[in-house]
Amino acid sequence: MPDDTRGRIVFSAMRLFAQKGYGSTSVADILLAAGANPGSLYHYFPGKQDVLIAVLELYLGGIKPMLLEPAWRGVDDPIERVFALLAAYRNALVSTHETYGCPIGSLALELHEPDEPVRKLLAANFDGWVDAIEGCFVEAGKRLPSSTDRRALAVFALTTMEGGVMLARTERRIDAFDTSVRMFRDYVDRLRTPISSSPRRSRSR
Amino acid sequence: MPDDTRGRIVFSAMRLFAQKGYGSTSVADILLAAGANPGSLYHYFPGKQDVLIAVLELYLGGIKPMLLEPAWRGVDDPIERVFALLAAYRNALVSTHETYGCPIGSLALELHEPDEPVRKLLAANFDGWVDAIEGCFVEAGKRLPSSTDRRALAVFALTTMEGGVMLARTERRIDAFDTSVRMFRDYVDRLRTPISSSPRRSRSR
DNA sequence: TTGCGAGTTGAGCGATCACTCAACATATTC
DNA sequence: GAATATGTTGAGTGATCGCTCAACTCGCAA
Repeated sequence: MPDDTRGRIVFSAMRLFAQKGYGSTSVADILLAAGANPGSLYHYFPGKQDVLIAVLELYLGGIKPMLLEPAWRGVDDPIERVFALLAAYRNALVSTHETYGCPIGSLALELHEPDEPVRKLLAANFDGWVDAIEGCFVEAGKRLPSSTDRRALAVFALTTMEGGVMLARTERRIDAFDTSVRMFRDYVDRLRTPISSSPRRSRSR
Repeated sequence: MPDDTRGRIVFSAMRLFAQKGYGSTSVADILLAAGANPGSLYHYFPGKQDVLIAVLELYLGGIKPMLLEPAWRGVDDPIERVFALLAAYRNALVSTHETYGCPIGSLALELHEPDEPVRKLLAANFDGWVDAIEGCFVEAGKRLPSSTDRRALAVFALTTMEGGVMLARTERRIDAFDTSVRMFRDYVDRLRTPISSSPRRSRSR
Protein backbone atom coordinates (compact mmCIF):
# COMPACT_ATOMS: atom_id res chain seq x y z
CA MET A 1 0.00 0.00 0.00
CA PRO A 2 1.51 3.35 -1.03
CA ASP A 3 2.06 5.93 1.68
CA ASP A 4 0.89 8.99 -0.23
CA THR A 5 -2.79 9.79 -0.38
CA ARG A 6 -3.12 9.75 -4.14
CA GLY A 7 -1.34 6.41 -4.35
CA ARG A 8 -3.53 4.89 -1.65
CA ILE A 9 -6.66 6.02 -3.46
CA VAL A 10 -5.59 4.52 -6.79
CA PHE A 11 -4.35 1.33 -5.13
CA SER A 12 -7.57 0.88 -3.17
CA ALA A 13 -9.68 1.65 -6.22
CA MET A 14 -7.74 -0.92 -8.24
CA ARG A 15 -8.48 -3.64 -5.72
CA LEU A 16 -12.12 -2.69 -5.32
CA PHE A 17 -12.80 -2.35 -9.05
CA ALA A 18 -11.32 -5.82 -9.60
CA GLN A 19 -13.31 -7.22 -6.70
CA LYS A 20 -16.73 -5.60 -7.06
CA GLY A 21 -16.60 -3.87 -10.41
CA TYR A 22 -16.62 -0.19 -11.23
CA GLY A 23 -20.33 0.54 -10.88
CA SER A 24 -20.73 -1.34 -7.63
CA THR A 25 -17.78 0.41 -6.03
CA SER A 26 -18.82 3.70 -4.46
CA VAL A 27 -16.49 6.60 -3.90
CA ALA A 28 -17.17 6.08 -0.21
CA ASP A 29 -15.86 2.50 -0.54
CA ILE A 30 -12.62 3.76 -2.05
CA LEU A 31 -12.22 6.43 0.60
CA LEU A 32 -12.81 3.96 3.40
CA ALA A 33 -10.25 1.51 2.01
CA ALA A 34 -7.72 4.27 1.36
CA GLY A 35 -8.31 6.04 4.66
CA ALA A 36 -8.99 9.35 2.96
CA ASN A 37 -11.69 11.98 2.74
CA PRO A 38 -13.83 13.02 -0.22
CA GLY A 39 -12.01 16.33 -0.50
CA SER A 40 -8.67 14.60 -0.91
CA LEU A 41 -9.92 12.42 -3.72
CA TYR A 42 -11.44 15.38 -5.53
CA HIS A 43 -8.26 17.31 -4.98
CA TYR A 44 -6.38 14.79 -7.11
CA PHE A 45 -9.13 13.68 -9.47
CA PRO A 46 -11.95 15.58 -11.22
CA GLY A 47 -14.28 12.63 -10.67
CA LYS A 48 -14.69 8.92 -10.12
CA GLN A 49 -14.06 8.12 -13.76
CA ASP A 50 -10.63 9.74 -13.59
CA VAL A 51 -9.75 7.38 -10.76
CA LEU A 52 -10.62 4.54 -13.12
CA ILE A 53 -8.33 6.07 -15.74
CA ALA A 54 -5.48 6.17 -13.23
CA VAL A 55 -6.16 2.54 -12.36
CA LEU A 56 -6.07 1.52 -16.03
CA GLU A 57 -2.80 3.43 -16.46
CA LEU A 58 -1.44 1.55 -13.47
CA TYR A 59 -2.41 -1.76 -15.06
CA LEU A 60 -0.90 -0.69 -18.37
CA GLY A 61 2.42 0.16 -16.81
CA GLY A 62 2.30 -2.97 -14.67
CA ILE A 63 1.91 -5.51 -17.44
CA LYS A 64 5.59 -6.28 -17.57
CA PRO A 65 6.75 -5.95 -13.94
CA MET A 66 3.61 -7.17 -12.19
CA LEU A 67 2.15 -9.68 -14.63
CA LEU A 68 4.70 -11.07 -17.09
CA GLU A 69 7.82 -11.18 -14.93
CA PRO A 70 6.23 -13.12 -12.05
CA ALA A 71 4.50 -15.50 -14.46
CA TRP A 72 7.64 -16.12 -16.48
CA ARG A 73 10.03 -16.64 -13.58
CA GLY A 74 11.93 -19.81 -14.33
CA VAL A 75 10.30 -20.27 -17.72
CA ASP A 76 12.58 -19.61 -20.66
CA ASP A 77 10.91 -21.40 -23.54
CA PRO A 78 8.87 -18.77 -25.44
CA ILE A 79 5.94 -21.06 -26.18
CA GLU A 80 5.82 -22.33 -22.61
CA ARG A 81 5.76 -18.71 -21.50
CA VAL A 82 2.42 -18.29 -23.22
CA PHE A 83 0.98 -21.13 -21.19
CA ALA A 84 2.74 -19.95 -18.06
CA LEU A 85 0.84 -16.69 -18.37
CA LEU A 86 -2.43 -18.54 -18.84
CA ALA A 87 -1.54 -20.64 -15.79
CA ALA A 88 -1.12 -17.44 -13.78
CA TYR A 89 -4.72 -16.49 -14.55
CA ARG A 90 -5.75 -19.99 -13.62
CA ASN A 91 -4.04 -19.63 -10.27
CA ALA A 92 -5.83 -16.35 -9.61
CA LEU A 93 -9.14 -18.01 -10.45
CA VAL A 94 -8.80 -21.10 -8.30
CA SER A 95 -7.29 -19.26 -5.34
CA THR A 96 -10.38 -17.04 -5.21
CA HIS A 97 -12.92 -19.83 -5.76
CA GLU A 98 -13.41 -18.78 -9.38
CA THR A 99 -14.46 -15.24 -8.57
CA TYR A 100 -11.45 -13.16 -9.55
CA GLY A 101 -10.78 -13.05 -13.26
CA CYS A 102 -9.09 -10.58 -15.57
CA PRO A 103 -9.91 -7.09 -14.24
CA ILE A 104 -9.52 -5.51 -17.67
CA GLY A 105 -11.98 -7.95 -19.20
CA SER A 106 -14.49 -7.37 -16.42
CA LEU A 107 -14.30 -3.62 -16.85
CA ALA A 108 -14.46 -3.93 -20.63
CA LEU A 109 -17.79 -5.72 -20.49
CA GLU A 110 -19.18 -3.71 -17.59
CA LEU A 111 -18.73 -0.35 -19.25
CA HIS A 112 -21.22 -0.47 -22.08
CA GLU A 113 -20.71 3.05 -23.28
CA PRO A 114 -17.36 4.02 -21.85
CA ASP A 115 -15.97 7.45 -22.54
CA GLU A 116 -13.29 7.52 -25.17
CA PRO A 117 -10.25 7.79 -22.85
CA VAL A 118 -11.47 4.84 -20.79
CA ARG A 119 -12.18 2.72 -23.86
CA LYS A 120 -8.78 3.51 -25.32
CA LEU A 121 -7.01 2.55 -22.12
CA LEU A 122 -8.87 -0.75 -22.00
CA ALA A 123 -7.88 -1.38 -25.61
CA ALA A 124 -4.28 -0.37 -24.84
CA ASN A 125 -4.16 -2.90 -22.02
CA PHE A 126 -5.38 -5.64 -24.34
CA ASP A 127 -2.86 -4.52 -26.94
CA GLY A 128 -0.03 -4.67 -24.45
CA TRP A 129 -1.01 -8.19 -23.49
CA VAL A 130 -1.21 -9.30 -27.13
CA ASP A 131 2.11 -7.62 -27.90
CA ALA A 132 3.84 -9.66 -25.21
CA ILE A 133 2.37 -12.96 -26.39
CA GLU A 134 3.06 -12.11 -30.00
CA GLY A 135 6.67 -11.59 -28.94
CA CYS A 136 6.74 -15.13 -27.57
CA PHE A 137 5.41 -16.62 -30.78
CA VAL A 138 7.87 -14.54 -32.82
CA GLU A 139 10.67 -15.74 -30.60
CA ALA A 140 9.57 -19.30 -31.21
CA GLY A 141 10.91 -18.80 -34.72
CA LYS A 142 10.94 -21.88 -36.89
CA ARG A 143 9.12 -23.99 -34.34
CA LEU A 144 6.01 -22.46 -35.88
CA PRO A 145 5.44 -22.44 -39.63
CA SER A 146 6.34 -19.19 -41.32
CA SER A 147 2.81 -19.03 -42.68
CA THR A 148 1.37 -18.76 -39.17
CA ASP A 149 0.33 -15.22 -38.25
CA ARG A 150 2.01 -14.65 -34.88
CA ARG A 151 -0.21 -11.74 -33.94
CA ALA A 152 -3.39 -13.60 -34.84
CA LEU A 153 -2.27 -16.47 -32.66
CA ALA A 154 -1.62 -14.04 -29.80
CA VAL A 155 -5.11 -12.54 -30.20
CA PHE A 156 -6.49 -16.07 -30.13
CA ALA A 157 -4.63 -16.70 -26.88
CA LEU A 158 -6.24 -13.62 -25.34
CA THR A 159 -9.76 -14.55 -26.44
CA THR A 160 -9.17 -18.07 -25.12
CA MET A 161 -8.12 -16.66 -21.75
CA GLU A 162 -10.90 -14.08 -21.46
CA GLY A 163 -13.59 -16.47 -22.61
CA GLY A 164 -12.30 -19.18 -20.29
CA VAL A 165 -12.27 -16.78 -17.34
CA MET A 166 -15.83 -15.72 -18.11
CA LEU A 167 -17.13 -19.28 -18.20
CA ALA A 168 -15.18 -20.45 -15.17
CA ARG A 169 -16.40 -17.51 -13.11
CA THR A 170 -19.99 -18.04 -14.14
CA GLU A 171 -19.95 -21.76 -13.48
CA ARG A 172 -17.83 -21.38 -10.34
CA ARG A 173 -15.74 -24.24 -11.71
CA ILE A 174 -12.35 -24.09 -13.35
CA ASP A 175 -13.23 -26.77 -15.91
CA ALA A 176 -14.19 -24.56 -18.83
CA PHE A 177 -10.98 -22.55 -18.42
CA ASP A 178 -8.87 -25.72 -18.42
CA THR A 179 -10.75 -27.10 -21.39
CA SER A 180 -10.19 -23.93 -23.43
CA VAL A 181 -6.49 -23.82 -22.63
CA ARG A 182 -6.14 -27.51 -23.43
CA MET A 183 -7.78 -26.97 -26.82
CA PHE A 184 -5.56 -23.96 -27.47
CA ARG A 185 -2.46 -25.95 -26.60
CA ASP A 186 -3.57 -28.74 -28.89
CA TYR A 187 -3.91 -26.20 -31.68
CA VAL A 188 -0.44 -24.79 -31.07
CA ASP A 189 0.97 -28.32 -30.94
CA ARG A 190 -0.58 -29.12 -34.30
CA LEU A 191 0.86 -25.94 -35.78
CA ARG A 192 4.38 -26.85 -34.77
CA THR A 193 6.51 -27.81 -37.71
CA PRO A 194 8.24 -31.12 -37.29
CA ILE A 195 11.95 -30.66 -36.68
CA SER A 196 13.66 -32.18 -39.64
CA SER A 197 17.21 -33.51 -39.71
CA SER A 198 18.30 -30.81 -42.12
CA PRO A 199 16.88 -27.58 -40.74
CA ARG A 200 17.39 -25.57 -43.86
CA ARG A 201 15.33 -27.72 -46.14
CA SER A 202 11.69 -26.76 -46.39
CA ARG A 203 9.09 -29.43 -46.30
CA SER A 204 6.37 -29.57 -48.86
CA ARG A 205 2.85 -29.97 -47.60
CA MET B 1 -43.64 -6.00 -28.12
CA PRO B 2 -46.04 -8.06 -26.00
CA ASP B 3 -49.42 -6.54 -25.21
CA ASP B 4 -49.64 -7.59 -21.57
CA THR B 5 -47.97 -5.49 -18.92
CA ARG B 6 -45.75 -8.21 -17.51
CA GLY B 7 -44.55 -9.16 -20.97
CA ARG B 8 -43.81 -5.56 -21.89
CA ILE B 9 -41.77 -5.12 -18.73
CA VAL B 10 -39.65 -8.24 -19.35
CA PHE B 11 -39.26 -7.41 -23.03
CA SER B 12 -38.17 -3.84 -22.33
CA ALA B 13 -35.84 -4.98 -19.57
CA MET B 14 -34.25 -7.51 -21.92
CA ARG B 15 -33.45 -4.85 -24.48
CA LEU B 16 -32.20 -2.35 -21.92
CA PHE B 17 -30.03 -4.84 -20.03
CA ALA B 18 -28.41 -5.87 -23.33
CA GLN B 19 -27.94 -2.26 -24.33
CA LYS B 20 -26.81 -0.56 -21.13
CA GLY B 21 -26.18 -3.41 -18.72
CA TYR B 22 -28.06 -4.37 -15.58
CA GLY B 23 -26.59 -1.87 -13.14
CA SER B 24 -26.90 1.09 -15.48
CA THR B 25 -30.53 0.33 -16.25
CA SER B 26 -32.82 1.90 -13.67
CA VAL B 27 -36.27 0.61 -12.86
CA ALA B 28 -37.52 3.96 -14.15
CA ASP B 29 -35.86 3.20 -17.50
CA ILE B 30 -37.69 -0.10 -17.75
CA LEU B 31 -41.01 1.47 -16.80
CA LEU B 32 -40.61 4.25 -19.34
CA ALA B 33 -39.81 1.79 -22.13
CA ALA B 34 -42.63 -0.54 -21.14
CA GLY B 35 -45.15 2.22 -20.56
CA ALA B 36 -45.92 1.03 -17.06
CA ASN B 37 -45.92 2.32 -13.50
CA PRO B 38 -43.78 1.23 -10.56
CA GLY B 39 -46.76 -0.41 -8.88
CA SER B 40 -47.36 -2.67 -11.88
CA LEU B 41 -43.76 -3.86 -11.95
CA TYR B 42 -43.80 -4.60 -8.23
CA HIS B 43 -47.13 -6.33 -8.62
CA TYR B 44 -45.49 -8.92 -10.86
CA PHE B 45 -41.95 -8.94 -9.46
CA PRO B 46 -40.62 -8.74 -5.89
CA GLY B 47 -37.73 -6.58 -7.10
CA LYS B 48 -35.47 -5.55 -9.94
CA GLN B 49 -33.37 -8.70 -9.68
CA ASP B 50 -36.43 -10.86 -10.31
CA VAL B 51 -36.97 -8.98 -13.57
CA LEU B 52 -33.43 -10.02 -14.50
CA ILE B 53 -34.29 -13.62 -13.67
CA ALA B 54 -37.32 -13.44 -15.95
CA VAL B 55 -35.13 -12.01 -18.70
CA LEU B 56 -32.59 -14.81 -18.31
CA GLU B 57 -35.40 -17.38 -18.43
CA LEU B 58 -36.61 -15.72 -21.62
CA TYR B 59 -33.14 -16.03 -23.13
CA LEU B 60 -32.88 -19.64 -22.02
CA GLY B 61 -36.13 -20.60 -23.66
CA GLY B 62 -35.27 -18.55 -26.73
CA ILE B 63 -31.96 -20.20 -27.57
CA LYS B 64 -33.51 -22.54 -30.11
CA PRO B 65 -36.32 -20.48 -31.67
CA MET B 66 -34.71 -17.03 -31.52
CA LEU B 67 -31.01 -17.78 -31.86
CA LEU B 68 -30.28 -21.14 -33.48
CA GLU B 69 -33.13 -21.40 -35.98
CA PRO B 70 -32.57 -17.98 -37.59
CA ALA B 71 -28.80 -18.54 -37.70
CA TRP B 72 -29.12 -22.04 -39.19
CA ARG B 73 -31.70 -21.21 -41.84
CA GLY B 74 -30.40 -22.69 -45.07
CA VAL B 75 -27.36 -24.23 -43.42
CA ASP B 76 -27.49 -28.00 -43.16
CA ASP B 77 -23.89 -29.02 -42.67
CA PRO B 78 -23.34 -29.48 -38.92
CA ILE B 79 -19.86 -28.01 -38.88
CA GLU B 80 -20.90 -25.03 -40.98
CA ARG B 81 -23.73 -24.49 -38.51
CA VAL B 82 -21.17 -23.77 -35.83
CA PHE B 83 -19.67 -21.02 -37.92
CA ALA B 84 -23.09 -19.81 -39.01
CA LEU B 85 -23.88 -19.19 -35.36
CA LEU B 86 -20.61 -17.32 -34.89
CA ALA B 87 -21.43 -15.32 -38.02
CA ALA B 88 -24.75 -14.33 -36.43
CA TYR B 89 -22.89 -12.78 -33.51
CA ARG B 90 -20.61 -11.07 -35.98
CA ASN B 91 -23.59 -9.56 -37.74
CA ALA B 92 -24.99 -8.27 -34.47
CA LEU B 93 -21.63 -6.70 -33.69
CA VAL B 94 -21.03 -4.94 -37.00
CA SER B 95 -24.63 -3.76 -37.37
CA THR B 96 -24.32 -1.95 -34.03
CA HIS B 97 -20.84 -0.51 -34.65
CA GLU B 98 -19.28 -3.12 -32.38
CA THR B 99 -21.33 -2.17 -29.33
CA TYR B 100 -23.81 -5.03 -28.99
CA GLY B 101 -22.27 -8.32 -28.01
CA CYS B 102 -23.54 -11.40 -26.22
CA PRO B 103 -25.97 -10.21 -23.53
CA ILE B 104 -25.34 -13.27 -21.37
CA GLY B 105 -21.60 -12.69 -21.42
CA SER B 106 -22.00 -9.03 -20.55
CA LEU B 107 -24.23 -9.84 -17.61
CA ALA B 108 -21.92 -12.64 -16.49
CA LEU B 109 -18.98 -10.31 -16.13
CA GLU B 110 -20.99 -7.37 -14.81
CA LEU B 111 -22.46 -9.25 -11.87
CA HIS B 112 -19.46 -9.87 -9.67
CA GLU B 113 -21.29 -11.48 -6.82
CA PRO B 114 -24.59 -12.55 -8.34
CA ASP B 115 -27.16 -14.29 -6.21
CA GLU B 116 -27.31 -18.00 -6.74
CA PRO B 117 -30.47 -18.10 -8.92
CA VAL B 118 -29.03 -15.47 -11.24
CA ARG B 119 -25.66 -17.20 -11.49
CA LYS B 120 -27.30 -20.54 -12.20
CA LEU B 121 -29.43 -19.06 -14.96
CA LEU B 122 -26.37 -17.49 -16.56
CA ALA B 123 -24.60 -20.86 -16.39
CA ALA B 124 -27.69 -22.60 -17.78
CA ASN B 125 -27.69 -20.23 -20.76
CA PHE B 126 -24.04 -21.02 -21.45
CA ASP B 127 -24.76 -24.71 -21.07
CA GLY B 128 -27.63 -24.55 -23.55
CA TRP B 129 -25.38 -22.83 -26.05
CA VAL B 130 -22.62 -25.41 -25.60
CA ASP B 131 -25.14 -28.25 -25.83
CA ALA B 132 -26.30 -27.05 -29.23
CA ILE B 133 -22.77 -26.73 -30.61
CA GLU B 134 -21.75 -30.04 -29.11
CA GLY B 135 -24.69 -31.53 -31.00
CA CYS B 136 -23.26 -30.16 -34.24
CA PHE B 137 -19.85 -31.68 -33.62
CA VAL B 138 -21.44 -34.98 -32.64
CA GLU B 139 -23.49 -34.90 -35.81
CA ALA B 140 -20.30 -34.34 -37.78
CA GLY B 141 -19.47 -37.95 -36.93
CA LYS B 142 -16.41 -39.35 -38.62
CA ARG B 143 -15.45 -36.01 -40.13
CA LEU B 144 -13.80 -35.39 -36.79
CA PRO B 145 -11.44 -37.93 -35.24
CA SER B 146 -13.09 -40.15 -32.66
CA SER B 147 -10.48 -39.04 -30.14
CA THR B 148 -11.70 -35.43 -30.32
CA ASP B 149 -13.80 -34.42 -27.32
CA ARG B 150 -16.93 -32.92 -28.90
CA ARG B 151 -17.99 -31.11 -25.78
CA ALA B 152 -14.56 -29.62 -25.20
CA LEU B 153 -14.57 -28.34 -28.76
CA ALA B 154 -17.99 -26.77 -28.17
CA VAL B 155 -16.74 -25.05 -25.01
CA PHE B 156 -13.80 -23.79 -27.02
CA ALA B 157 -16.20 -22.37 -29.60
CA LEU B 158 -18.02 -20.47 -26.86
CA THR B 159 -14.86 -19.03 -25.32
CA THR B 160 -13.71 -18.04 -28.81
CA MET B 161 -16.98 -16.21 -29.41
CA GLU B 162 -17.18 -14.52 -26.00
CA GLY B 163 -13.53 -13.49 -26.04
CA GLY B 164 -13.82 -12.24 -29.61
CA VAL B 165 -16.91 -10.22 -28.75
CA MET B 166 -15.16 -8.68 -25.76
CA LEU B 167 -12.15 -7.59 -27.79
CA ALA B 168 -14.13 -6.35 -30.76
CA ARG B 169 -16.38 -4.27 -28.51
CA THR B 170 -13.46 -2.77 -26.66
CA GLU B 171 -11.51 -1.93 -29.79
CA ARG B 172 -14.63 -0.87 -31.68
CA ARG B 173 -13.31 -2.94 -34.56
CA ILE B 174 -14.46 -6.34 -35.72
CA ASP B 175 -10.90 -7.51 -36.46
CA ALA B 176 -10.19 -9.40 -33.24
CA PHE B 177 -13.47 -11.29 -33.55
CA ASP B 178 -12.70 -12.27 -37.13
CA THR B 179 -9.18 -13.27 -36.19
CA SER B 180 -10.38 -15.51 -33.37
CA VAL B 181 -12.99 -17.21 -35.52
CA ARG B 182 -10.44 -17.68 -38.30
CA MET B 183 -8.05 -19.33 -35.87
CA PHE B 184 -10.82 -21.53 -34.51
CA ARG B 185 -11.79 -22.59 -38.01
CA ASP B 186 -8.19 -23.37 -38.80
CA TYR B 187 -8.08 -25.59 -35.73
CA VAL B 188 -11.25 -27.42 -36.73
CA ASP B 189 -9.88 -27.82 -40.25
CA ARG B 190 -6.69 -29.32 -38.91
CA LEU B 191 -8.69 -31.71 -36.77
CA ARG B 192 -10.52 -32.92 -39.85
CA THR B 193 -7.32 -33.96 -41.58
CA PRO B 194 -5.34 -35.47 -38.76
CA ILE B 195 -1.67 -35.51 -39.71
CA SER B 196 -0.03 -36.75 -36.57
CA SER B 197 -1.34 -38.51 -33.49
CA SER B 198 -4.50 -37.83 -31.51
CA PRO B 199 -4.83 -34.67 -29.41
CA ARG B 200 -2.55 -34.57 -26.44
CA ARG B 201 -3.69 -33.57 -23.04
CA SER B 202 -2.05 -30.53 -21.56
CA ARG B 203 0.40 -31.00 -18.80
CA SER B 204 -1.11 -32.23 -15.57
CA ARG B 205 -1.33 -29.76 -12.73
C1' DT C 1 -76.64 -4.38 -6.19
C1' DT C 2 -73.02 -5.75 -3.78
C1' DG C 3 -68.60 -7.71 -2.87
C1' DC C 4 -64.19 -9.25 -4.28
C1' DG C 5 -59.86 -10.09 -6.45
C1' DA C 6 -56.76 -8.65 -10.08
C1' DG C 7 -54.49 -5.07 -11.90
C1' DT C 8 -53.15 -0.01 -12.21
C1' DT C 9 -51.93 4.56 -10.65
C1' DG C 10 -48.36 7.98 -9.20
C1' DA C 11 -46.88 10.71 -5.36
C1' DG C 12 -43.50 10.01 -2.33
C1' DC C 13 -40.38 7.25 0.94
C1' DG C 14 -35.59 6.48 2.96
C1' DA C 15 -31.13 5.29 1.35
C1' DT C 16 -27.36 6.01 -1.29
C1' DC C 17 -24.98 8.16 -4.96
C1' DA C 18 -21.11 11.31 -6.80
C1' DC C 19 -19.62 15.44 -5.53
C1' DT C 20 -18.85 20.47 -3.20
C1' DC C 21 -16.81 23.85 -0.33
C1' DA C 22 -15.44 26.83 3.27
C1' DA C 23 -12.44 26.20 6.90
C1' DC C 24 -8.25 24.46 8.40
C1' DA C 25 -3.30 22.28 8.65
C1' DT C 26 1.28 22.09 7.04
C1' DA C 27 5.38 23.04 4.31
C1' DT C 28 7.99 26.36 1.53
C1' DT C 29 9.53 30.91 0.15
C1' DC C 30 10.56 35.65 0.75
C1' DG D 1 6.76 36.54 10.57
C1' DA D 2 3.90 37.03 6.56
C1' DA D 3 2.49 35.23 2.27
C1' DT D 4 1.73 31.53 -0.66
C1' DA D 5 1.12 26.91 -2.28
C1' DT D 6 -0.25 22.44 -1.29
C1' DG D 7 -2.97 19.28 0.83
C1' DT D 8 -6.78 17.76 4.26
C1' DT D 9 -11.16 17.83 6.63
C1' DG D 10 -16.12 16.25 6.87
C1' DA D 11 -20.67 18.04 7.06
C1' DG D 12 -23.69 18.81 3.58
C1' DT D 13 -25.59 19.29 -1.48
C1' DG D 14 -29.04 17.85 -5.03
C1' DA D 15 -29.99 13.95 -7.81
C1' DT D 16 -31.19 9.45 -8.39
C1' DC D 17 -31.80 4.92 -6.74
C1' DG D 18 -35.08 0.82 -5.73
C1' DC D 19 -39.22 0.48 -3.79
C1' DT D 20 -43.97 1.36 -1.05
C1' DC D 21 -48.77 2.00 -0.55
C1' DA D 22 -53.31 3.83 -0.21
C1' DA D 23 -56.54 4.86 -3.54
C1' DC D 24 -58.57 3.56 -7.67
C1' DT D 25 -60.65 1.00 -11.98
C1' DC D 26 -62.73 -2.83 -13.80
C1' DG D 27 -64.60 -7.51 -14.88
C1' DC D 28 -67.19 -10.98 -12.81
C1' DA D 29 -69.72 -13.98 -9.71
C1' DA D 30 -73.14 -14.29 -5.98
